[in-house]
Amino acid sequence: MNIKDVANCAGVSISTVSRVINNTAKVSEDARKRVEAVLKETGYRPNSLARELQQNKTYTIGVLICVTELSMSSLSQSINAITDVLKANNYNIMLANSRYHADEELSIFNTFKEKRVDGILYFAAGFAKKHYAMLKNYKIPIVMIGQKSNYIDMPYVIHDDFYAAKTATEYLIQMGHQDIGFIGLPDYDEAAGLERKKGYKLAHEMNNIPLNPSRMTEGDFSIESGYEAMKILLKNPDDRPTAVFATTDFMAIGAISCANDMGLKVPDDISVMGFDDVHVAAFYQPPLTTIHTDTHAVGTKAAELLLSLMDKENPNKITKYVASYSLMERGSVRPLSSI
Amino acid sequence: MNIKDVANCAGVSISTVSRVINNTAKVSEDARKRVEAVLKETGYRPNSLARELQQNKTYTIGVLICVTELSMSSLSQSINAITDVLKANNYNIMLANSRYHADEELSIFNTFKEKRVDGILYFAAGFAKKHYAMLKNYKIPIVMIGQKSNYIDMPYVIHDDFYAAKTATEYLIQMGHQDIGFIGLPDYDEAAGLERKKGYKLAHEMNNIPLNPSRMTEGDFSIESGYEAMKILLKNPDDRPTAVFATTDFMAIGAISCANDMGLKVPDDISVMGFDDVHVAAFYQPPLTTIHTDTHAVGTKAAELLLSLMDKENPNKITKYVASYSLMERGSVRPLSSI
DNA sequence: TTGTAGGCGTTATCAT
DNA sequence: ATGATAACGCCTACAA
Repeated sequence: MNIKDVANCAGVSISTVSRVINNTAKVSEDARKRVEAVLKETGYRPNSLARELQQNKTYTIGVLICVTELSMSSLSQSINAITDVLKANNYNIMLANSRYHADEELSIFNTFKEKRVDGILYFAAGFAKKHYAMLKNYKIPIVMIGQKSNYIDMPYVIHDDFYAAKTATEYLIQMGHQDIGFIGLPDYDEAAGLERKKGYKLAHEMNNIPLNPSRMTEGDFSIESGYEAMKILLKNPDDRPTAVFATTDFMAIGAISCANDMGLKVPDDISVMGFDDVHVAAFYQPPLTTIHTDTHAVGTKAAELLLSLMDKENPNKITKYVASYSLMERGSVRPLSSI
Repeated sequence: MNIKDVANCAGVSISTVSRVINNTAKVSEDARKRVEAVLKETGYRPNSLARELQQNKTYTIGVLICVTELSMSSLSQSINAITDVLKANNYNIMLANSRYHADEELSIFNTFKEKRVDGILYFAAGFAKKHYAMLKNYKIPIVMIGQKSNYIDMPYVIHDDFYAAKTATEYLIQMGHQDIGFIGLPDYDEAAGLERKKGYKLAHEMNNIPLNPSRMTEGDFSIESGYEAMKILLKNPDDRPTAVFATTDFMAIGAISCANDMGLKVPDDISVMGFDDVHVAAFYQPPLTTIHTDTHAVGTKAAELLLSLMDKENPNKITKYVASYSLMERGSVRPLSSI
């Protein structure tokens, strides 16, 4: 069933059918009625491929994420926001997940190019030279989310992971903690891994607290990994940190769970600070003290930014946006009484 | 930049270029080299739209979800599994969210048709007559996930929400509870809403426990809604249930949080049972006793089923799959000592 | 107001 | 082994 069939059934030319469908020109009442009748009866839907091919516009946005477990990340909220903005502007979403594999990512960028998506929302994590070679001549508008690139100037929407992590660490210091364990993420995740680690380090430096490498552990976003990292930090009963900064709430939850299993109460025996402010954070026992990041705003801004980038009529474009964050004081951190 | 340009640059015909790209026929060593050089140099990527138009096949699967908040649902894991299976088979994903609006859903089905997706994964929730009218002549293969339809025979992959909820309720009864509060979901969500409620009711009936309407409340998936529902159930200090069955873990978490705020310990003062076994469940305080559903398997099965449905060579098709579930005894339910 | 015909970028079918 | 050419289904001048 194509436009030609519809035209035949209605006894008009394909142009007339097209005009009825797209309201692109005057059509006589009589012809319009006949066409609409056929349309209704047959349930005909125009073939987007043909239309998009001829108009060179797909009304599709590629969304590239790179996570191992969607439910373990705070992406869901951003994606939710994105679907809203794009839907409101009649765009569709093509979703792809690279799972942290750089090669996979490049292949996805190729697919997006072949599919002729109109724009790309790129939840980056680890922007390598490989990417640079591929993307420097990439014609499709891209907005990076969650990370900026040192190799290439590209519009982005990010959290201030560095300062937020510094703020979190300084908060612990202000609360009297000098021996602060760290549960980080691999460096190949530049934002959540590298930047937050840097923030932790700088806070120490600026407060003249020497960094203790044995206090720095690493997880992989999962609750379990937070649990295991905490195990290491608590291994020696005579030499334990008084506080722990876990760079994601889920790892913080794992850490607290581990502390409990080892007979330690949070925050009485040890303080734990998270990062993200996921939904459960406020309802955990104890309620998690954490950094609240505005993931919803990030999704919304990124989608809006991309849309404006794609709009050739509009030359004034904001191309960088850093989302706000705030520290949520709840129940998992307590001041260290200086004895 | 199109295939013609490449042909010109390489000094061959477009047919030859096509043959090189698709490895579809013999090409002389000489010509192949020249074409490949141009391909590499220009970074040319064939236009999928043109190819798909001509082959009438898009290698794209539409995934339709209907949630208000992606992060509050257990969908993420299924989607993760789906992306894996489809990626392994070279399919792309077009993601759309109806947010429980039936009209929106119909519009999405139309979009999928226009976009000529090869198949659809449909996370249904509330299949209405409207849908029936639209889908009975819908030519694209669809697999429903999480719900089956009473109106139309359609392949599906589901959890056994009814029996699982019955099992959960009966477990509470076996533990000596006779007064069991209920935090459900709206009936328009047939699986998570209606079916789980039915299971709760049947368990009562079969154990000759009268149903108390004032014990039945309703949430909306969110933690907050679980908290509010629990508030109602605990309103009267002289008339409280001894256990509560919350039909999602997140609502259970909200409920426990509320109990804590009202000075009640779980499970000592009141037992709480969840449903889903989300990641945090095992690490909550207390660890949640809940129904574990195999969301990953559901995603995998659904994708595989759809793929086999789309394969016209293969006539033997399984079209229904009910995923396994299990009861996870953890720490939020305790036996009621019969005094 | 309506219809004809060319073109969007491919692949596939023919000849050569 | 290679190249011309007709589809695929639509939109859009242009002509009538």
